[in-house]
Amino acid sequence: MDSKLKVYNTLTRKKELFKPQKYPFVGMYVCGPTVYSDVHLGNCRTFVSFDLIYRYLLHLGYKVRYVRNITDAGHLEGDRDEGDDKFTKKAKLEKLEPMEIVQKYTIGFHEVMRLFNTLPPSIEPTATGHISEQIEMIKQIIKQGFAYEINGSVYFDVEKYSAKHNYTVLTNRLLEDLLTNTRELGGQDEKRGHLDFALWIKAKPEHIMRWPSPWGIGFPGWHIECSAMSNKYLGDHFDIHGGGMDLTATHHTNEIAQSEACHGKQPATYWLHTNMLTVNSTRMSKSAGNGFLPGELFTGNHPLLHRGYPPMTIRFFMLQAHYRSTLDFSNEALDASDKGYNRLMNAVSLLDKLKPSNQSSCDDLLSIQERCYEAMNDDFNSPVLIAELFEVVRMINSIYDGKMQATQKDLAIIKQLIQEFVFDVLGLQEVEYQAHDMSKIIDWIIQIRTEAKTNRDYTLSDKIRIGLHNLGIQLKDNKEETTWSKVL
RNA sequence: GGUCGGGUGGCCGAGUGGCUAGGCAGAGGUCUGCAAAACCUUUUACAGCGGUUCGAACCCGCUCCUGACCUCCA
Repeated sequence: MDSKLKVYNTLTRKKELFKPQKYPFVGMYVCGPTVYSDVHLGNCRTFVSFDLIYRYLLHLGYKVRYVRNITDAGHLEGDRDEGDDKFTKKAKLEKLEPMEIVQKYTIGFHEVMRLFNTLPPSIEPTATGHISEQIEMIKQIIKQGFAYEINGSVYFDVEKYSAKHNYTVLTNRLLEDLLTNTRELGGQDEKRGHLDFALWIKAKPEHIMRWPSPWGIGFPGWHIECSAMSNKYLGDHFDIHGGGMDLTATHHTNEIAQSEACHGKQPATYWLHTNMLTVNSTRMSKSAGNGFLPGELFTGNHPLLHRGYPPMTIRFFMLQAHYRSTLDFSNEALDASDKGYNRLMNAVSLLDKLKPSNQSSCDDLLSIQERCYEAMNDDFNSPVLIAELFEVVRMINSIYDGKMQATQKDLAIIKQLIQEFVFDVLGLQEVEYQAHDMSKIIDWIIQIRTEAKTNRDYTLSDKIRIGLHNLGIQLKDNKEETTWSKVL
C-alpha cells in the first residue's frame, strides 16, 4: 500500500512523506526514562505520544522494531562532567544499592506504562547491559580522531567535529553563538572546549557504579548509551529517532555527533520530538517540583487536584492535543476530557445493541473513514481523528435511539472504525465496570424497577433509581429498556 | 542576552488564504411518570495596529504578552 503518511522532521523543520528505507520494516528508537525516580506525567506524555505513533505504524502494516532504552547509568547530576550520576546520589539518599534504585523505578515505570495501555517496545535495552558496546564505540570515536582522553575520562571534541560536520543540524543554531553564549561554569574543567561532553567518566573511589575500561575504572557518559544501543539493534542508519523536545538541543545533538563521528553517517532519517506538558503554562519537570506522579493523578492525592482521574481519561486527554503542541494541564481540562471520554465509550458500548435496517440514513461512512486516515496521515493528528470519531458517536447514539437508520453494512463499517481507531490506533480501553456479579445484580434490580414502573409504582421506582444513583450507578430509561453506567 | 516557538470563543484544543473542527461548560427544544442520557438548535473567537489580496485567524511588518532551549529533565 502506498503510504500517504507525513511526519514532521526536526532535521528539516518540515513535514515529509514517510518512506522507510527497507519497506515494510521500520526501525524506531525512542529515548526512554532515566530510572532514578518515579516517572511524572510529563514523561508519560512522551511515551503515550510514541505509543500512538507506534500503533499507527503497525496499523498501516509496517513491521516495526521499536527500541526504547532504560537509562540506568551515566546520567549525571548537575551541569558538570564530574561528580555523581543520578543513581549513585539517589542510592546514597535512600541507602540502597544503585541497582535497587534502578529496579524499583523500572518496575514502577512499567506499571504506569501498563496502566496507560501503551504497547511494550520490541526491545528495551539498558545502559548497564551495554557497557562493552559503549566502550567499543568510544574507542572507535577516538580512533577517528573526534575524542580525547584526559586523566581517565574521555571527551568528545566538538570543535574538531564541527570542522567537518554540522554540529547544530538539529537546532539550526550558530556554533559561534553556542560558543559565546554558554554560561561560564564554576569549577575547573578538564575539557578542552566547553561544548565538549563526556563519553567516559573516571569514577571517584567512592563511586559505586564502575566498570573497567581502556581508560581506567569509570562509567559511560549519558549520550553514548543511546548511540551504542540504537546502533546495535537498528544499525548505522534507521528510520525514526524520537524523544521529548527537551532532549533536542543537547542529548540528540550529541547523539548525532557521536554516531556521525563513529560511523560516518546520520543515525536516523526522521527525528520526531514531542512537546512538553505544562502546568499553568510552565513546563512540568522534576526539578521544578510541579510534576504530577501518575499515582497522584489516579487518586487525586495532590494539592493541585480536585479529584482523581482514571488512566484512560488521562490518555484521552493527551491524545486530544497534537503531540507537537504543548498541553496545559488543569482540573477543568481533565474534567472535560473525562466526560468526553465517557461519552465516547458509552457509545462504543452500545455497538452490539444496534439493530440493522433495510435502508440507510447514515452520513457517508466511507468518507469519515477517509478523513480518519487523513488526520493520522497528517503527522499523527489525533485531535482531528477524535473529532471525526465524535461524528461516529453521534451516529451510534442516533441509531440506538431509532432516529437514524443503518444497514448491516453500515454497522460493519462503524464497528470497524471503532475497533481500528479507538482501540488499535488511539489505544483506548473500555472502562472496566465492576465485576460481572455486580452487573448481574444491577440488572436484577433494574428488572424489579421495571416491574414497579409497569405497575405505576413510581415511589418504588424512584427509590431504586435514586438509591442506585447514590451508590454511583446512573440509570437511563429508554423506550424499550433501561441501561446503566457509572455516575460521571 | 542569543535561538526557536506560541497567543483561537467561559475552559481545553484543531485549523495556514474563501467552506461547521471537536470535547467540556452555557441557553432553548424534542423525548420522558420523574430524573438522567441521547438527539436537534443556538450564544460568546481568532492578542493589538498596519500592510498584501477580490478575500486573512491563516501571508508580511511592527508592538505587546507568553513559553521552551541555551545548565539535569520526556
